[in-house]
Amino acid sequence: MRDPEATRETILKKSGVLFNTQGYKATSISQITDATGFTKGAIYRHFGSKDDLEKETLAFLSNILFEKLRVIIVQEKNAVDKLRGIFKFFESYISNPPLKGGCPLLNAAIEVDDAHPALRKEAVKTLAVLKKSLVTILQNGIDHKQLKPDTDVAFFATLIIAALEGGIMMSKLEGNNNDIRKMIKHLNDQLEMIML
Amino acid sequence: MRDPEATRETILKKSGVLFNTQGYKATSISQITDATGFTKGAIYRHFGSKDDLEKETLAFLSNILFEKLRVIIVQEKNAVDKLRGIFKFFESYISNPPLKGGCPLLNAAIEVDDAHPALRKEAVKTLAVLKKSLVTILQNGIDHKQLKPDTDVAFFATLIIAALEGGIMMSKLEGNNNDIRKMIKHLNDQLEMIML
DNA sequence: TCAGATAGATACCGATTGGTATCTATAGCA
DNA sequence: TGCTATAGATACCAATCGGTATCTATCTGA
Repeated sequence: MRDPEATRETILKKSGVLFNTQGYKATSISQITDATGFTKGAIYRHFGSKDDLEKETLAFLSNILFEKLRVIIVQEKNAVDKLRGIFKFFESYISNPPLKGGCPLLNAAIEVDDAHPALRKEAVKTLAVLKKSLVTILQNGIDHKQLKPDTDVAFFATLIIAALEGGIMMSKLEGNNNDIRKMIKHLNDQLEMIML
Repeated sequence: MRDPEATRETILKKSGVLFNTQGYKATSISQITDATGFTKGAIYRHFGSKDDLEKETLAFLSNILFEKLRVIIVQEKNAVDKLRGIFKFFESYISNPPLKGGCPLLNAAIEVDDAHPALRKEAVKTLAVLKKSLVTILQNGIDHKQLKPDTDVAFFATLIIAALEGGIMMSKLEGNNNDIRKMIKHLNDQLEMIML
């Protein structure tokens, strides 16, 4: 009944919840052993160090979200609907969180400083991937005559991320959906303005 | 040469840097004793517990920023210039941070969960004060015929905070001013649109 | 079937955690 | 000047930290 692959995934899943809710440095290995039912021996067999586990967990969490986003992006036909779908997805962040603890990118970005180079690098990478995905969708929208050709795609991608992350922060702190909803409405309004 | 008031302030100042850069839970009392030169005895004389110190430090940091904002708000004559001044102030957050470690509200908001009720309450309070200040400026702008009377002040206040905090998060992670600048430009553009 | 490899448990390490009891030295007041 | 209150230092506490060495049990391939 031993399944190392499943063990690894269990550790990543449970660590994901703990790191994403309590913070990376504030979560101890013992909490992870309690949550998983595995011992330190098991954890340190699969991961070289706590830093290593933190980094891999962030990648794991990011991947979950990117997968969910990918489903939305693929199922919507045009750039405008893809973007609207992405906006809508983020509304669930408070009422029905896809991940406990909110956005892993936001959480990691705030926690990392110069003392956490590995985690920082992973967070920078995640942000870059997210930005690039949005830029690609926007550029496709321009290429397919759905969006105005003079649209500043880099700016719009930044606006989307900043508005959503800022909205998530506020809504999560206040414990209601009001602020994230306002930001999603704003993004939809801004999208209207660059539509052809 | 004993000055308990100064000791208290030294502890708050040094704790402020450590909490705001490394996080609250990730900062130990020993780091604070090292940074201040005082011993645990001194710290626990002035603060009941680490939780208490965390809460008081967040209030201390927020106060520093509100003081700086107040200067800007007072010296500018009308609502539009007050808002422009506030936007500009936030650009310094990355290149010349008024506080090491970025925005204390953002940092605390991300770190708190149900396990940190005291710190959470203080963060909620800070966000409420910030929101109210912006709403007041916007409403004054309407009353003095500088802003359109149908302006949604609550929405605009939320937009300002979310855009700035989101921009700070991105710029701090990427290590440059590009994203926060984009958000400030967006806010100035949006401000143009509600001006009379 | 059995040997080697590996997954995971156990037991331990020194260092550090938040916190406290106690002691000393200084400050302000009579 | 001397008494008292208090600021701050010292020394300690049990618990926990991240990490590792070792051992056992299970799995896999010959």
